[in-house]
Order: sequence, then C-alpha cells, then structure tokens
Amino acid sequence: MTEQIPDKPDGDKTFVRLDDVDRKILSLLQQDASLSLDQIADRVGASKTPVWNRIRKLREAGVIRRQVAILDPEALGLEACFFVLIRTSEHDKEWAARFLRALRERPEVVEAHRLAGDIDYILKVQVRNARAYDRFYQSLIGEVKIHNVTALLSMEEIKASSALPIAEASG
Amino acid sequence: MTEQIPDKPDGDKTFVRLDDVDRKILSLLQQDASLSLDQIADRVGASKTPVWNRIRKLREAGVIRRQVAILDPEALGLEACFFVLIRTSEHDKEWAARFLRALRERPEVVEAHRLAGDIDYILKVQVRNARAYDRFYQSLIGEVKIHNVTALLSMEEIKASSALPIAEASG
DNA sequence: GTTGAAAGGATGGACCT
DNA sequence: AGGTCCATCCTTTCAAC
Repeated sequence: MTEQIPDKPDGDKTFVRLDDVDRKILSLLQQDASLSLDQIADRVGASKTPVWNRIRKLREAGVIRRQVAILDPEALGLEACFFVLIRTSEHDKEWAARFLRALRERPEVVEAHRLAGDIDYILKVQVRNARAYDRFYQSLIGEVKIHNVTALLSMEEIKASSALPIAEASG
Repeated sequence: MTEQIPDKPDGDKTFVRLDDVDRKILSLLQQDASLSLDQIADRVGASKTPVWNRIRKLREAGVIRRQVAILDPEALGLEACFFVLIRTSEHDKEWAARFLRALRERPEVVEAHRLAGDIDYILKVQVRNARAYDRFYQSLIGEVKIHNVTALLSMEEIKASSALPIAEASG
C-alpha cells in the first residue's frame, strides 16, 4: 500500500465497472489503508496478484483518490468546529471565482459546497476557538461581499466517518 | 507507515506537546500517508529513527487516529450529497440515545454533529440520488420522532480536505 | 541522532489453470 | 480472466553505537 498517483486530473470518466471483489477491497481500504496486500487478499478470498492489479486500476481510474492519516482535531488544539451557511446576492462569475479562491486558500475551511436552494453555500470551518472563528469571519467578509451568514457551532461530533457507503449491488 | 493502533479508547488525555517537527510530520502525513519514512525524514530535515519514534508516539497518543483511503464518491455512484438540519422537540436522554444509534447504524450518514442554538443537529448524508435520500429520510423519521428537517442539496463540492489546519506556533 | 542489519512487504515477471 | 512461484527492491523496525 505505498505510492501515490501523482496528480490525477480525472481525465478518464470512463465509467469504472466495479464488481463485488472491487467493492470489498475499497471497503477495507477506506477503513484501514494500512492493511497489507496479504491481509486484503486473505479477507476478500483471492490471492495477491489479482488484488494488487485491481488496486492499481482503482488508483489509476481515480476511484481511490489518495491515502491520508486522519488526525484528532482536539489533540491539535482545534476545539471549535463551525458549519457556516452563506447567502449571497452576487451571482456573477467574477464574484464566484474570488469567493472560491478565498475559500481554497484558507486552511481552516475544511469543506465547502455550493448548494441548491435559498442558502448558497455551506462551509465547515475548524478552528482553535470562537475568537479564531471570528478572525476567519472578519477576514472572509473583508475579502468578498456576502449577503448573509449563519454560523452553527458544533457541541459534539457524533459521527465522523471518512468511509463512504459502498452499495452491495452493482448498477 | 503500516500498522494501525488497535482501538485506542482515548484513555490518555495527557495533553500531548507537539513541537515544530511533530507538526511538520503530521502535516505531511495528513496530506499523503503513503510517504515512506525516508521521504518524511528528508522533508522534515531529520533522520529516520527519530522520525519513526515520533510517529509511533503520535499514534499511541491518538493524535494520529487512523490511516485510510479516500475514495471518489461519484465513481461509486454516490452522486447526491445532502446536509440535513434537524430540530427536535424531545430532549430526554432516551430519545437522544435512540437517535444516536439510528445515525450510527446508517452508513449513508457520513458525519453528524450536535449543535448549539436553535438547530439541534446537522448531518451529512451521501447517497446515490434524491430517491435514495428520501428512503433514508422516511426511514429515519419512522424510527425516531423529529420535529423539523431541512435538507440542503449540494450542487458542487468546492473543497473537501481531510487535512486539518495545523498551527505553526505552539500554545 | 546516526548507522546499519534483519525481517517483512511491495512490485512485477514468468508461467500455469 | 485468476493462481502460484519467484526475484528484486524498498520499507519498516529495532538493536547498538
């Protein structure tokens, strides 16, 4: 389980057909990427070579994006997590580009989505404390015009899974 | 970069003191856990053994929780992502326990937080399509009583980082 | 912190079924 | 396609300095 694919620009949207063995492999790897090839082969009931070839293909196809270490936010002193609901009045391209760049260059923005409906964006922001959030907020609205912001403070992380639900049946 | 810590029940909230080398190591690993010890040692400007000892301690202390593969949701046919805002009227312990269990046992709930303020919970739900979301929704409200639900549909994932912002300066 | 050695895993080739 | 065997290289792991 080594080597990363160097910047796959998702060129091939050749729809990858996954069979049950692929899904089993993915399911294992998204829960624990430190498993050895032997262990994986064992658990999916196949032997090393085919499993290794499948993993390689899944990486090349971009199904497996990358392999990362998941850290404990609190151990890093990041005890405050906010979900930020954003409404904007601007909808032109230039504004969107600036807003996007502002989000991408701020590491405390851990996640960002453009939404359908009357709320335009949602952010997940991970910071040290409320004061740090305020600094982030002031800095953001100083950089791009935003109509309305609602911040939801997380009191407790009930569930945080990096694992996606992998369906049993194929399409 | 192998071996997982087997179920660390976060016993030691002995606050881990991290120095700059620790932070550099964590920063690298949370972006690419497939780096070899040699590469990490190289980039932090130290040699293998001390780096290896630090990583071991960071794992044992629970700063590094686990090591996972990040998959592409769309490649798995999970094209719909919803943020779900939940208000409840119930606030007793029993209700909360049931609600919690309901969330934990549903794999499509990828993330869940209890909030401060008038919205009580936020969920992130990853599913195949709107119909699958509706099935999830019906099933959830059939299992636990919920006062009010608002679903926000993601049109575009602008940013999705599993990497936390690691501060440069210590406390 | 450094060196180096031993054990084990990853990668890929050759050749089967 | 998958399976087995094998060879080589690379890492991890840890002992000794």
